[in-house]
Amino acid sequence: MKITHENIEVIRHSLAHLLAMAVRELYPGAQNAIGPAIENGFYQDFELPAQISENDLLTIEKKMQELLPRWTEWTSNTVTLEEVKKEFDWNKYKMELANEFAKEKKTLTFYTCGGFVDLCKGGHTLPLAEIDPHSFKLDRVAGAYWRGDEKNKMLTRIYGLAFATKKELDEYLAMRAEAEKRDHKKLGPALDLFTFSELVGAGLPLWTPKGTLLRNTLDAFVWELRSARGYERVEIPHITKKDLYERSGHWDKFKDELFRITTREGHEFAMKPMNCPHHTQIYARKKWSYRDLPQRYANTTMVYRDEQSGELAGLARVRCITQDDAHVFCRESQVKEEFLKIWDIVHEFYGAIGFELKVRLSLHDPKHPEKYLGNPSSWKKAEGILRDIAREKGVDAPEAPGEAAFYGPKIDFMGKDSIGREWQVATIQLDMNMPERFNLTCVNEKSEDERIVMLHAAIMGAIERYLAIIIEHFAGAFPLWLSPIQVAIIPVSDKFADYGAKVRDALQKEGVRVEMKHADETLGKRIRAAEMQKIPYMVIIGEREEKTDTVNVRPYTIAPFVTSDGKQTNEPSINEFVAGIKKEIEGKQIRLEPHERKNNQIPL
RNA sequence: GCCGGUGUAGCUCAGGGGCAGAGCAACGCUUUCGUAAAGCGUGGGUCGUCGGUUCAAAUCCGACCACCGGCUCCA
Repeated sequence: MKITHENIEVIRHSLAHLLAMAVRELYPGAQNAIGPAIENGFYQDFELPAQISENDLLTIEKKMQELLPRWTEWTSNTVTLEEVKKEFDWNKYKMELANEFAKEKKTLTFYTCGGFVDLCKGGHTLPLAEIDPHSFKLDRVAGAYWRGDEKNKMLTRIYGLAFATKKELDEYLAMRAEAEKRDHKKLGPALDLFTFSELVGAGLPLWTPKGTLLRNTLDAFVWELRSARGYERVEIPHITKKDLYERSGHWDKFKDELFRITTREGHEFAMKPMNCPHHTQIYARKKWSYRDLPQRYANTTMVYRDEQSGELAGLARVRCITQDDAHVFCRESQVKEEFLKIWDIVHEFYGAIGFELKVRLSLHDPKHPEKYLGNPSSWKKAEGILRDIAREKGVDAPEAPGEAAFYGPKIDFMGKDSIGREWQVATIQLDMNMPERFNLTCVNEKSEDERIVMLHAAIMGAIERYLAIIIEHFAGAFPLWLSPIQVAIIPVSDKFADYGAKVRDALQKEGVRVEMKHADETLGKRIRAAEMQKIPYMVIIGEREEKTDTVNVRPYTIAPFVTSDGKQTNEPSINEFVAGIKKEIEGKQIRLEPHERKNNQIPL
C-alpha cells in the first residue's frame, strides 16, 4: 500500500479508531466520542473512568501497536437506530449523535476493523495494519468541550501525530523543536526585551529598554509611512465614562471584557478596550466642511481587555494591548482612495519585514445579524465597496463570512512567517455604523449635512502580538535597523580600549547603537556573549586594526559585511564601516532571507 | 473560565518528612587574551503564596497565584 498525501487523511482517521480501541481496552468503561483526522494527525475525545496524563500516552501507544496487526480489513454496514442502541447503549455520546442523525434522516453506518466497531460516517478504505507502526505517535492530552460548546461537559482529548513515513514524522518533530527554540516567550526574556511580574499580573508585559526601543522603532516606521500620507497624531485618555460605550454599542456587546472603574462618587468608568469611540469625539469637536476631509488621526496607544486567564499566552494574547491605530473620517466618495493609501502602507511596511501577504475579505455572517450593528443594506453596500477595491487591486481575496468586526467589514492581511505559519496582521475596516451612532457629518457642496464614514486601520495590529510574531520569524536575529544593539565592539585586550572608543564614537555620531565590552573576560567569551544576544555586527579590534585604522568584522556574523559601494570585505576602514552600516540601516535591509535564518549561522 | 501538567538562586535544573544543592550568570582577585565558555574565591533562597496534617513540611493535603499544552472566547 502506498501512502500519499491524499490518503494520509484516511490513515489518520483510521488511527483515531485504533486509539479508541486501545483506550477502551486499557480503561474499561471509557466512552469514545468523536475522533477526526486533523492537520498532522488525529485526535479522539473520551469520557474516561480515570484521570490520565501525558505519562500514560506511551502505554496507550504500545497498546495501539499491539492491536495494529489485526487491523487488516474494514467492513461497513448500514444500520438502524435500534441496532445502534443495541451496540452503543453504554455510550451516551454515540447515542446522542445517532439520535440526531436519525432525526435528520441520515444513514447510520458501522465501520469495523480489527474487531472494533464504531459508529462512523466512513471513508476507511485502507488496511491500517500495513502502515509503518512508527509513523504515528501520541502527542498530547487536553481537555475539550463536547461538541465544542463550553456549556457542555469537558472530555479528555488525546492528540496523535501521523505521517506517511517515520521520516516525515521525525521531520515534523524537528520542525516543532525548531519552533520551540524560536518561542518568543523564551527568546524575549533571554534577549532582554520584556518581562512579566507576578506582582503586576498575568497578561501585563513590562518592556525593558531594549524592548521599548524595538517597539518604538517599529512604530516610528509606521508613523513615517502614515505621515507621508497626511495622517496627524492624536492622543486620548485611557479611561472614559461608560456613556461613550453605551452610545457606540460596545457596552452591550463587550461589557464582560471591560475593566471597569467606579469613582469615589459612584460613577462608572471603563478602561478603553478600543480607541475608535474616543477618536469620534475628536472629530465631533466642530462642524466640518467637506473641504477639510478626510481627517486622518493616528494614535499608537494601549487598550485594555479583561481576557479569560486561560487565554493568556506570552505576548500573543495579553490584557493590555498596544494598537497602532488610525481612523480616517471621510466622505463615502473618498473611501476607495483612502483605502488604497493604507494598502500601500501595509505593503511597504511588510515588504521591509520580509513577509509575504495574502488578503482576506472579512464579511458579516448573514445567519447571525444579531452580532452586528446596523442594517443589512448598509452592510451590503460596505461589503460591495471592499469587493470593488480588492478587484481593482487585482488580488486574490477569498471571502470569510463571520470574520467582520461588529461595526463593519474588513480587508485583513495574512502574513506567512519564516517557518511557514500564517498570521493575521494588518487590517483595514470600513465602518458606516459608528458615524451613524455618533451622528458624524460634514457640510457638503450643497450646504447639507452629509453623513460621513469611518475607516479603521492598524498596520501591526497589536504591537505585543506583532513582536511575538517577528521574534519567532527572525528567531530573535533582527535586521540591522531593528536590532536594539547594532554593533558590538570587542577589543582583543584593554590596550586597545582607546581605539575601540574611537570606533564607537564614529558609529555613535551617526546614530548607530553600539556596545563595547571591556576586556575583563577572554575574547572568546565576549564573542560568545555577543552571539547569544544576536547582535548583527561584531567588530574585533587589536594591534592590526589600530595600525591600519580598520575594523575586523567577525567573519561568521549573520551575513558578510558590504561597504556602501557594494564591496564585500571583513577588513573595512572605520569610515567604510560606518558608511556601510548607515546605508544598511537606512535601507532597512534584510541581509538574510528568512529561510536562510534556519541554518546554524544563527545561534538558536 | 474549563481540562491536564508545572512552580527549588537571575537562568537551566538535581533533591523529595530531619542542616538548601550543582552548573552558568553576578561580585572580588589573578589573567590582557586574535574570533563561541581562562583560573581561584565570595555572596545569593520564606523551595510561588496562604492555610492544614506532623515532634518536625521545600517534601504530604487543601485553597489561591503564576506559567505551559489544549478547549471555549477574541472589537
